[in-house]
Amino acid sequence: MKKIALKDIAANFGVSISTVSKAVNDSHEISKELKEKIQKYAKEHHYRPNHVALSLLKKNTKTIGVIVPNILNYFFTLVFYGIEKTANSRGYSIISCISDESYLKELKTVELLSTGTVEGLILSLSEETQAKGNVEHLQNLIENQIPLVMFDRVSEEVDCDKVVVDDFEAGYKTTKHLLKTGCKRIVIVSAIYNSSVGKLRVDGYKKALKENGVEYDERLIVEVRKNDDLQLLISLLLDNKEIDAIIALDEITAVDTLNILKSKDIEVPKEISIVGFTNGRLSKYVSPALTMVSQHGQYIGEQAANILIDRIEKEGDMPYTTKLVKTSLIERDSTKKILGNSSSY
Amino acid sequence: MKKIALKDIAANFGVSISTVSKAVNDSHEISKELKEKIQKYAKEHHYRPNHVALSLLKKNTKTIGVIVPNILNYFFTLVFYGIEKTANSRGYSIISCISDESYLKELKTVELLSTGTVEGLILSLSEETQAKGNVEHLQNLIENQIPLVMFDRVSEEVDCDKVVVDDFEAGYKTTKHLLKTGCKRIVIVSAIYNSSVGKLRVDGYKKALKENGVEYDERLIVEVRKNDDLQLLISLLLDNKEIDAIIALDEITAVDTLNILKSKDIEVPKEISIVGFTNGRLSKYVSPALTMVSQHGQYIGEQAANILIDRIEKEGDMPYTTKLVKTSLIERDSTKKILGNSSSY
DNA sequence: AAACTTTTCGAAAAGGTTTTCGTGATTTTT
DNA sequence: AAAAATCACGAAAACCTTTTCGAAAAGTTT
Repeated sequence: MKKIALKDIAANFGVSISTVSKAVNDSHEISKELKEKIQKYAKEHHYRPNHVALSLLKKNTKTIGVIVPNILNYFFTLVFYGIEKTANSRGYSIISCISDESYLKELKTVELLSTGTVEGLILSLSEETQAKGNVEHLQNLIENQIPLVMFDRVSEEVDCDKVVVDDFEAGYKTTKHLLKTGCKRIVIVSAIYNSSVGKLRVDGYKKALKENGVEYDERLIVEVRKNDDLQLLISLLLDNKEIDAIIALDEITAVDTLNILKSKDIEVPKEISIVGFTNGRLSKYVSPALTMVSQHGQYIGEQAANILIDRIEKEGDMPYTTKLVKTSLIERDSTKKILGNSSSY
Repeated sequence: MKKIALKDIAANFGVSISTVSKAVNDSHEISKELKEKIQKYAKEHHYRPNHVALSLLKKNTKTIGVIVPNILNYFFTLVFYGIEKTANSRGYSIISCISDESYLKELKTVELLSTGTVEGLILSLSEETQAKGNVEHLQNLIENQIPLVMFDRVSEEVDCDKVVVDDFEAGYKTTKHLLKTGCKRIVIVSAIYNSSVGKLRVDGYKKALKENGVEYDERLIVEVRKNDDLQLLISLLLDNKEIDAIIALDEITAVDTLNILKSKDIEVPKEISIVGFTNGRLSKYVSPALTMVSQHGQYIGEQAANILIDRIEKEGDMPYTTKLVKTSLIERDSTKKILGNSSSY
């Protein structure tokens, strides 16, 4: 039983295609008897209108594209989940691509999808794209009137809707919290030295230091590259700088750091506090459980999908918006408690 | 600058659509001068052939559908990653859906995609579908000649290609390993009481016990339901049954179990060994690091994608195959070492 | 100069669907 | 009985593209 089309049903009953189309759509224009015959036949043969033909006709595919740099990163998984959930509830399918942090794959995918396949695109920049700063492919998208929502790793140079974590505030808030618990020499360990995200967090960090009269020391910002030995970097750090807190800009680095400190018999948080970014699956289960900054990935995905679909469906052009999503500090056992009044901030 | 079609270019130059089509495709049928003019104009206006129209014409969408029950589960994320990677390298896009363990969503998605959108489908059954045992929607797929590859959570009643973990062997191998390290009273903690997967692992477990002359005790198989208190279950277990090993059928349960034992000051693995299924991101980072069964999720995804695309592209019908993927036991510190000769098995 | 070949382009079909409009045929109204 | 309205269906366009075939024009060979 091959896939069946209106044509086939029409041939079977010796009627026209239009008649069959109307019959299966239960139009009043077709007589009751004929409709029933055709509908019965259609059901028996599992007739379903061809989606591609419909897309071409209606000029909408009810599909949106999603490009994430790395699905194995829990944050992106969460965002993806959020996107899928709300897109689906609003009647859209999603066609998804993993750029794998590669500029070329991102480019190819954008080009592929911008040919009528999807009605809009949700994207977070690949690492390589961020490093290169080449966003022409996205600007073309805008020129071609294809709605685009960027999230998390966004570019100033692309004029579109954006959903970003308030990383500046997160850096500020986290640092302030550590200062309040009595820490003064706070290290930032970053594996995302290229990203806007990383820079914002450091800026927030600086602001908090300044506000509290702590001098900024460049040497406390350490950048971990792909094949660097974290163990070595941390050892060097511990040697002379008398640090009392470490902020890790991703979860794995946070956990690795914790394990390195433990292996050196450094007590956490008594001697050194640790805060990590991205509240993933690890932090809760290590001991001591890590205090983390949650970025609300699923919520970000939901927002991005809603904004995109709104733009797809609304007539006329609304101004582009940038949605700042605040982070939450999830206190666990790798940081000291704030004494006295528990003022919220 | 709206999206531009061949028609628009044709109108601009006062030539026919066919001519423009040939020109942009660099056909020898068109004179050099005209081709250059048209190509220049096309490039300037970012012309790209409409993918939907092409799909309709060529009767192929170069798209496959992927339905996973739960993307937040690391195993499925890995499979998904594997699928995306190989599908992409073979020129296919993937349209992905998360059934969220719901029968209805799985059904709706299958129906939606089986209307010409995708050329084939890769699917792992939702929990609810497995519990209900209702796989009619998948049988319809086969009837309609739409290639289907099921993985991990498969159904006997659906005649299609399959890629499954050798869960029987995994249960057998794991149990045998524990027995060799001297354990005798081995508990299985399962949160997937409905799945074929869970049953197979228990069967393998039984076989290993039998082979080694250890009596099977039904009370050592504990099923954890959604709102059950694992802490309580484990406490009850510890009370009278003198257990010396626990096999947890998912990673979270393994880590939770570890933490519960630690909170009771039970030494792992000295007093009780732990082995978990699914080698995810947690196991490596807890202490002691957990011995886990790796299912090679990415590999499974790659296999599934290759099998599907092979079937899509090959003419004629090949017989359906079921690919059994063996697991690997990744020994860490939550199990005792085997003394003497390190025989592989 | 006639016959043939090559060049250059257009018409039309095909893919599947919906929808508008038209046309007979039947039924209802005057 | 004539006029009007309703009914039941078909033809054709539209969505966009590629490709086959046909044809006119230009060029080349005898």
